[in-house]
Amino acid sequence: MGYEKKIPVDLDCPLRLTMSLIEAKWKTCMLDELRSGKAMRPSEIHKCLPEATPRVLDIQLKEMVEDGLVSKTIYPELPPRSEYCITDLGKTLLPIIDSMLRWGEEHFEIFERKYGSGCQR
Amino acid sequence: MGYEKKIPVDLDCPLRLTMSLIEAKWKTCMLDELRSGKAMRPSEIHKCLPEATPRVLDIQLKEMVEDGLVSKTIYPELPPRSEYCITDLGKTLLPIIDSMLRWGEEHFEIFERKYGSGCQR
DNA sequence: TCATATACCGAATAATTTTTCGGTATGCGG
DNA sequence: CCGCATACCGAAAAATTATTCGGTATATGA
Repeated sequence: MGYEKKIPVDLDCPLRLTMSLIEAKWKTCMLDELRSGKAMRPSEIHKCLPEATPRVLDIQLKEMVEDGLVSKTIYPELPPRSEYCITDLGKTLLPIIDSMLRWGEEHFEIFERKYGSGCQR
Repeated sequence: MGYEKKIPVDLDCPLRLTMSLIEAKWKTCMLDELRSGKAMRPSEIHKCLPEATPRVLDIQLKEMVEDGLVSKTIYPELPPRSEYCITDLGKTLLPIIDSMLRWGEEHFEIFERKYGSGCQR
């Protein structure tokens, strides 16, 4: 009897499914950086998101490649070079990301209410 | 020298800010259940989301109350009764949730690609 | 009297996610 | 030859989230 792959039952919900693809800490930010369609090298992406460690970007990019949201091209050069590019499927997430971006801009006061306004920005 | 409240620097990004409010496992689902504006008791909410433990719904509802996304009314009765209701601020998140819901419905095949299709639904 | 239902909370445990650190490999500039 | 930059990966540690379990309290109905 073959091994039956179990799916986490809670993903049997369109909302949870969508969330599961983008809820990692930096995925939406990376998709936003890649939105223009221009290919980007990992080091470039990291420059745009300096708060993130390169390791976590690496891991989350890999997951997004597996999910088909991003494509990866490896150039057999030395020093190594690779590029990531948002896919057509990934682009279908951009409206969601747009609305989250706009919401965050319009409701920044929540941020201040939660953490005080004498903040180190 | 007073104690300076530190904000997580990465929330200095509208996208991360929005995500931080909704990325907990069941928040979007609960907001979706509450979308009509009808007040709901915790036990009712749990009936709609049976995969979740009551404890985690309780914790995440409390956070959403703190963030102003949901309001809570306690009726001083016995056995205890309380009701949660989406706020105007919470309703401003519904377009985002709508688009995530639609995306999940339209891309269910990802779910099958990831976990196989002989699934126990 | 006793189990049931209600909402909620604390604490321990488990699971998941992120960080940190060290290592692979090699071409280039000093 | 040395150090730097590049991309990446494994493994341990830390941090965050979720689960499990037990307990509060009291009205209701069997």
